[in-house]
Amino acid sequence: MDMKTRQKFEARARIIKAMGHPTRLFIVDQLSQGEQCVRELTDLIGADTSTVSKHLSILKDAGIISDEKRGLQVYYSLRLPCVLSFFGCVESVLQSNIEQQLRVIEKE
Amino acid sequence: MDMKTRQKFEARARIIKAMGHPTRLFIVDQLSQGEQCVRELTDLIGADTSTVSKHLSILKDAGIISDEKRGLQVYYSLRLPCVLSFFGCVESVLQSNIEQQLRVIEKE
DNA sequence: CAACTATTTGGCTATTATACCAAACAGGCA
DNA sequence: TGCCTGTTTGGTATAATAGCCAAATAGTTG
Repeated sequence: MDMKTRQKFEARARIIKAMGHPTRLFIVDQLSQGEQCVRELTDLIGADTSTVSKHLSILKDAGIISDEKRGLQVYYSLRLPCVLSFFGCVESVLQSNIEQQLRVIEKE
Repeated sequence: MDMKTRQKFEARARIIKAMGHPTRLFIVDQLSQGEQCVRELTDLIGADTSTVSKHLSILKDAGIISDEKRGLQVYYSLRLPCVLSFFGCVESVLQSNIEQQLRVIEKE
C-alpha cells in the first residue's frame, strides 16, 4: 500500500473511528432529533460531564457534529445527517449475525 | 441510559469500531471487488501476515466479512455489501471538513 | 510420513483510548 | 465584583489495541 493510499484510508478511518463508541453513537442518534446541549446529553447518558464533553470533542474534531455557544450552554448538532445511514447497515449486519448463529445452532 | 439502550449501542459500536482502522477499511474496499485470500491481501498491505490475519478476524467476528477455506488458502469476502455505503458518507464528511477549513482561512 | 505453504495463535511491548476527579474557564446575573 | 451554572482541560490510573516475532496448526504434495 503506497503512502497516498494509506493516507486516504487513515482519513476515512478517523471519521469511522469517531463513531465507534457506544456513547458517541448514542449522541449521534440523539442529535438526529435536533440539537442538544452538553448538560442534556450528560443527563441522558449518565456519565461524568467531562467524559461526555470529551466524546463530543472527538465527534466535533472528526467533523461529524458542530457546536454553537448560546449563553451558558453549548449546543451540539449533526453536521451531516448522512452518518445516520450507518445505522441502517449496522442493523442489517446485526440481524445477519443473529441468523448466522441460529443456523449454527440448528446444525448441532 | 438504561441497560437495554446501552447494549443496543454497544452492539452497533462493535461493528463500526471494526471498520475504524485504515488497514481494515482497505480490506473492505478490496473485498468489494471480490474475494481474496490472506496472502493476496498481505502483499497489498505490506504488513506481517499475522497482523493482517488478526485484522481479518476482527472483521469476521463483527460479521462484516466471511471466510471459506479452499485448499491451503482461506478466502475472505464481504458478507454485506451495504457497508460500502459508509464510504460515500465518509467522503462527504471529509469534503465538508475541507470546505470548513477553507472558510476559516478566508476569514483570517 | 516428511517437507512445504498458508494461516492462525500466543506472547510481548509500545501506543492509544477511556473514565473519573479536580481545577480552570466563560458567560450571566445579583 | 463575586457568585452561580455550564463546559472544557489537565492529570492519572486502567484497559484496549496494534504490531512484530516465534511457534502452532492445517492442508498439500513428494
